[in-house]
Amino acid sequence: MENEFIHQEENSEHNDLDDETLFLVSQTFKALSDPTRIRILYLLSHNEYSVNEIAKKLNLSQPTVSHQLRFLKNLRLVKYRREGTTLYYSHDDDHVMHMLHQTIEHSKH
Amino acid sequence: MENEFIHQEENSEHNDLDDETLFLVSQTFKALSDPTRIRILYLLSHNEYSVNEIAKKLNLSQPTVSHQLRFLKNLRLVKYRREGTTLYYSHDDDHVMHMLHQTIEHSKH
DNA sequence: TATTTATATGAACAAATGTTCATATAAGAA
DNA sequence: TTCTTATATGAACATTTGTTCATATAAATA
Repeated sequence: MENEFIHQEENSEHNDLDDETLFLVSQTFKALSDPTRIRILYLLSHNEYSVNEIAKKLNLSQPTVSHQLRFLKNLRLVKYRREGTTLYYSHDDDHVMHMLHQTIEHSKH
Repeated sequence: MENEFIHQEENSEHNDLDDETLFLVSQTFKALSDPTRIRILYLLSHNEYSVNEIAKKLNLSQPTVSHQLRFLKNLRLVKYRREGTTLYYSHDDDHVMHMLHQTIEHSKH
């Protein structure tokens, strides 16, 4: 009979991920898994826009855009600059934006 | 007063995505947004494994693995070959696997 | 055919998610 | 200060999601 007390780690190779990496990776892809967030990021890939501009361009309500921008901001995928009362958002993660564009191109074929 | 009947498309540049592309892109990233699916894909990036092998290696129930494999199979991210009653699953989308590895490396720093 | 092994399936449930609505905050203008 | 404009916030709600449990299917073998 085999030793039933062998821990998984002792027995296995490098084929599982640690919790922290797993969380970060899943969060990153989760940001890109929602159509609204994809549209916002794609819009911001071309230019910076205020919250209201984003809402109008994409036919979304202001609170929806604001909520999603907060989500993206928490993951540092977007940033903003203030001009009076207006906040201009822009993208802030080249790696993620590159993956987004890659996948869009990939999906069109 | 401005013409209120101008359609959005006529007025806008190439800054929004069509529904089909949007759906495909979001589905692709959704596949990579769940820790369980990430672990399965990462495991399969090293080798092919049967359903039960995956369940044991990752400490998951057999139905959980089966459900998630069906999800990944529908998106053509994995494939399988049969050997008797055993199904050996392997990855089937180099672009997605490359993004996964990229993001894992990116997250470790 | 009956049994065993491997996998798939579907209902049920809890948890997470995304939008809406109402309202709060913040900054500039009157 | 009051009003207006731009944005953020939070509760409520419906929908989606992932797991579990029980069971079905499928192939091999006795």
